[in-house]
Amino acid sequence: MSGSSADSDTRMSAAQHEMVELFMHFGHNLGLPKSVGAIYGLLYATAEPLSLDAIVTILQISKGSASQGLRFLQNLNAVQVVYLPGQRRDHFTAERRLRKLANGFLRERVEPHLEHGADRLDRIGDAIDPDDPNAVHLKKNLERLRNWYRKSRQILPLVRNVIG
Amino acid sequence: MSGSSADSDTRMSAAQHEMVELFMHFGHNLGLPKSVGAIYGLLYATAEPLSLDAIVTILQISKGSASQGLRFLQNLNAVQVVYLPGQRRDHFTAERRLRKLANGFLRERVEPHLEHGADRLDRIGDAIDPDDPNAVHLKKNLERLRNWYRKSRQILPLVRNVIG
DNA sequence: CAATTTGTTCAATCATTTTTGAACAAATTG
DNA sequence: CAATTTGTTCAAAAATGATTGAACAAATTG
Repeated sequence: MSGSSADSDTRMSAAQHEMVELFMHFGHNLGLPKSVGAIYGLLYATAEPLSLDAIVTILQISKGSASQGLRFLQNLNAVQVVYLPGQRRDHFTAERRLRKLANGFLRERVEPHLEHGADRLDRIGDAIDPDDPNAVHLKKNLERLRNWYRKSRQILPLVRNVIG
Repeated sequence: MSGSSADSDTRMSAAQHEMVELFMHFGHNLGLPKSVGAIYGLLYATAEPLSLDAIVTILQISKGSASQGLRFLQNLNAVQVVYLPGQRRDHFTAERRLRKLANGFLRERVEPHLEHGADRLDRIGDAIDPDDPNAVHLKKNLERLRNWYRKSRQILPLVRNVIG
């Protein structure tokens, strides 16, 4: 009813397939589930927004996976909902601007860990027993770690600058 | 025979324990197995080089895990072997210079994926069917992806510069 | 060179994470 | 408002990835 050629709604072209695999592998690198990479890859390689149902059919994954994966991608600002007039279903499209994508990723997946790490460093400091013969060594290397955190924080704006 | 206090060979101090956990979590972020983070954390928090056997005893992990984890860390240049005179066993010590660590990580875990990704992009280009109505869209976005790769390559030297 | 120590390998096991799918709730339609 | 469509949730199943430990090889010792 909606597609132009017979099965443009149910099958990927070879190039789309390659894109799906590219993003699956890339996502896997970053510790994301395969389904998330696949969904993003498909949307990236498709001009028109796709419904959840189309994604399920084309990628042959379960509705549950698709639903969770899409939510995840929306939280990252990697996918947007497009409301098509007269269409009941939500449709989804990939955010293709690297700046937006990287920002989402840094905000959701990198910064929280940096925060958390800084807290942990404080906890280590508190846990050093002054009587421990190792105390001097521990203090010195804790300082060194704080330095690492300082540097990783410096890198963030730099990255934003290059990709902006 | 070698330790000074009763069980300095078999137990961690509270601070050491916190360090182990810090690196376990951090490593997990980067997609490394827990055991790898734990080993590095222990070595980081310990002034003297430790033998494989000491690591097994203190962390309570299997010899196999320790052996594999140490090899992995050596490949990353995150751990070095120290040959102690008169000691038969290998002893291991943590590389604590961020520059060396980050270089190892970039070289072993980041750059190969970038290479591989570039190859994939070429494959996608080859897979685009000129008759596909989507071809224009695919070509445009493939170009965009090449741009991403270009930018991520720019980031590497920048990172090296900040941490150097 | 036999006995012992040390470290590696890898198949089997265990733990964690992801995916599935059926039950459900919410929204929409006629 | 009953029927249908759409999307979410979550317990169970499947898949993936890490760890174990026993068998092995290499090196060292007396």
